Amino acid sequence: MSEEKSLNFIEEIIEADLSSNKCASISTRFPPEPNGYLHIGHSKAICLNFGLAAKYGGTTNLRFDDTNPVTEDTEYVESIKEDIKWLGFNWTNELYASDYFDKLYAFALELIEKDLAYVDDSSSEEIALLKGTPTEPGKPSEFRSRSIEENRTLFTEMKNGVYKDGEKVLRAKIDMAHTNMLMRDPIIYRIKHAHHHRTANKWCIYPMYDFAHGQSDSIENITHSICTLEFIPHRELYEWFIEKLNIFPSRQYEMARLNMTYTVMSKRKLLQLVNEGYVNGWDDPRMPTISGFRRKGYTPLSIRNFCEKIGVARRENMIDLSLLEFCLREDLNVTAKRVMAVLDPIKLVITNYDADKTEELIAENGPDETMGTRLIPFSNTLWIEREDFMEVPAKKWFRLAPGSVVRLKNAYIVKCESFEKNENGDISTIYCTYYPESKSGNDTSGISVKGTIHWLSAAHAATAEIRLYDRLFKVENPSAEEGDFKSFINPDSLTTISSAYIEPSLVESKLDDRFQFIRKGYFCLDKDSNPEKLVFNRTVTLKDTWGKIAD
RNA sequence: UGGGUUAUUGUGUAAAGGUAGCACUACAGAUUUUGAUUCUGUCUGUCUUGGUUCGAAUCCAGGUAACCCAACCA
Repeated sequence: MSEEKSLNFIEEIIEADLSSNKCASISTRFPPEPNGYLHIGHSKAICLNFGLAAKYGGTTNLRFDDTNPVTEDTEYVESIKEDIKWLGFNWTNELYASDYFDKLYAFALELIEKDLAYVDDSSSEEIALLKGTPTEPGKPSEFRSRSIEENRTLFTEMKNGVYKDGEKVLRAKIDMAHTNMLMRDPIIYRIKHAHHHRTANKWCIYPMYDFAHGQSDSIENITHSICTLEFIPHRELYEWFIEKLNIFPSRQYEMARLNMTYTVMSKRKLLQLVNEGYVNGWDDPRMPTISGFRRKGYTPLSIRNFCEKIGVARRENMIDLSLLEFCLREDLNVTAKRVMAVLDPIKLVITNYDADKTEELIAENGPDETMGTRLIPFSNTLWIEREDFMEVPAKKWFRLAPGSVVRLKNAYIVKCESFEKNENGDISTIYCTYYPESKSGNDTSGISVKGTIHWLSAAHAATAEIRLYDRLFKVENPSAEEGDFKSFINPDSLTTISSAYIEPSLVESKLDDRFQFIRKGYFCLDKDSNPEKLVFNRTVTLKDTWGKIAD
């Protein structure tokens, strides 16, 4: 039974265009500005653009929208390329809006010759003033009626560096009374004596977004140019330039951007978090950046599945973080190697197990048998999780308590006989007896237990630093709250355990390995690790039904 | 108070005039050597008021609400 999956509105447009022969094949593009790191919102656009081309047999260009030299940098270009590749996509061409500066300059000249552009000497304040407001029409600048010759001369001089920043701009001549503010003679070129990351000092005039984006799409024969809702008003201008320049008719389609609970998505806010030290860089595992998710241990597949599940539509949305986490666990559950680690240790001594004895016990690496098994050392002195013992057991408690029995995962069933407290009243040691015939794999004891807990042999365990991450913000939508969004940062977004116990096999971990620390969550090695000190990041917790009951 | 866009369960997203479906979340139960996974089940929805129609989430008219637009940013 193959169930017909419904199309999103862009797929419907594409299928209509293809079947009506409006276009023979499709071309999309992903057009980031290299002024910051990519975040999970960008991955929606990436998956959509690349996914559409893959589905319909088209091409996808990676085009850097680098028309503003003062904010852009090659550091960002490199990170963006790395992130897209990591997500699993390959672009057809790597291009830059700056590749088209000569063509765009010629386009501007063409508009001047058609008397559709003019040089304005007004200051930005004067231009803003004459622009009017959404409810009042604008008024023409005194420079609007300059002759074509004069405009040509002045624009050439602008390009040749005769004028200082802000002294002159080139504007399209459209309609100062238009209801769309963007059509009120928009600025299309401005003077910036700035170093550009690719063209260096060749240019001192740079095209604005509106004069670069549509024409770049057109130059590349992009058929479906997908952007977010806030660009709806730009579409009219986008089409105006294409029409007046009589170039390939790319078409713009808008979709809602991704918003997610418990985080912020604007580059401005993310930059603040980095610059003001609320996080440790763009790839801090608490950041919603692709590099942050990668470092935290997310898999490319989980993010692609997430982008598939959230859909594409034109209404504002706020996606539950739990959907992303569901996609993550869904992937990790079948791929992560199962190992044991004790984050908050308490000593357990098995009084009837020979103190000099060590056994190698068999443990499965994962739920799938093809993942194989490994041997783990067992002895009479173990570390177990402090939270797995209760002096006075709660209702429905089926872990360790005085007189109760539990199974040690992959080992024996033990019975708690007694315990000791230290001078602070904290439990320091638990004493148990074990049932030799209850050995994992060939249990003939006939004892049934409700609880199974993880453990580590104290003599054999290695140590590591473990970083536990929680949501970055305390509130679902920090941007919508009154006041500074930074005041809603979760103070417990990072908990560092400087010395936790891990099973010996983990000392050989590699950066790409994914683990489930049994009963504790999914973890991965952090790049801060070195031969002296291993560092693990918690990628995501396991679902915790007991935690809810206990509350 | 100009223009544009949108409104389906707690959250997403389908239904192209004909059974309001799917996923996440939440809750309940079964299985479990991870209180995980897996399996089974349950709950809640068409912004509003009218109209057209045998029949409206869908078409029409009027409200309402949210978001976007007045950078030499993208």
